Amino acid sequence: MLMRFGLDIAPLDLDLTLGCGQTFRWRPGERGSWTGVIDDQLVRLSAANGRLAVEVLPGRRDADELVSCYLRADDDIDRIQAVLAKDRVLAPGLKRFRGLRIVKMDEWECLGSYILATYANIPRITKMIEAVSNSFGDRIAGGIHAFPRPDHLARVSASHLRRLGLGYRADYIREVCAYMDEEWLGRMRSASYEDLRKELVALPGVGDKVADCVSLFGFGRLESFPIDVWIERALVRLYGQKGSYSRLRRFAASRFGDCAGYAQEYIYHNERARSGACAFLRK
DNA sequence: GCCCAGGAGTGTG
DNA sequence: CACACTCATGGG
Repeated sequence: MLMRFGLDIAPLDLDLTLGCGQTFRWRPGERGSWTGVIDDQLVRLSAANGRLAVEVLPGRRDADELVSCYLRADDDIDRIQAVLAKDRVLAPGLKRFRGLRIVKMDEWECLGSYILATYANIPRITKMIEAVSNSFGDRIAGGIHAFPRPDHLARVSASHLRRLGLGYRADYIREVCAYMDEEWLGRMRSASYEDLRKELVALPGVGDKVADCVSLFGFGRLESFPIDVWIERALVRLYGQKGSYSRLRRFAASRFGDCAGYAQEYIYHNERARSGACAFLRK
């Protein structure tokens, strides 16, 4: 049963939020709409006279909360922007990113997705996630499938996963699948950011960067600051900062505090826009 | 063909 | 701590 409803989530820019690399399952449609998967639901989002128009299939009782939570409707964007406006480097470009929301993905889907994301570009990551979902995820509607559950994926052979184009990531994700369970996930949800991070880094195929992405987009820790090649370049260019991951991480923590996650996204999108890496930012 | 990618693991100095 | 090397492969 298709559900339709409206939400008041402002400010919100769907292109910035869904289009360039936080999450990999959204596709742009007509008139600025986006279609994607949240957990076990197919969702279409579009802006309609000041509100967010939502369509959900197959639809479930708490669909409105599902979408609100995913887009972090409760984040105080004004406060975050005010905090980051004190940074002389970030201040001039801040308003442009007001509608960018950090998403809150399912924890396992985020972890699995970012293990696949290592040393690949966004088009390829999108393709890998599509392939494992279509092959091993529960069917939602039409040809759309949820991200596969870990217990299911753990039973798939490594060679099968390699055939889907995962390369060396196939072994990592299988090992992590076998380790996943609700007890661990529950413990991590209530852990401190530093403890969560340590546990994540201990997983095979998870290093500093993936652990920070999963902390941020999966477990909702806004103090997390993932450093990939784009951020590394930007920190040199904007702040003259370079060095090891842990050194750059400390710099970000002291400079951006509990808004580090949003600062990271602003810097990431700005850096990619400069080089024309993301079509939605070129306008 | 070339270069790069939301890197991680391992070994060495 | 810093490097150096390997891993596997598609996209631009």
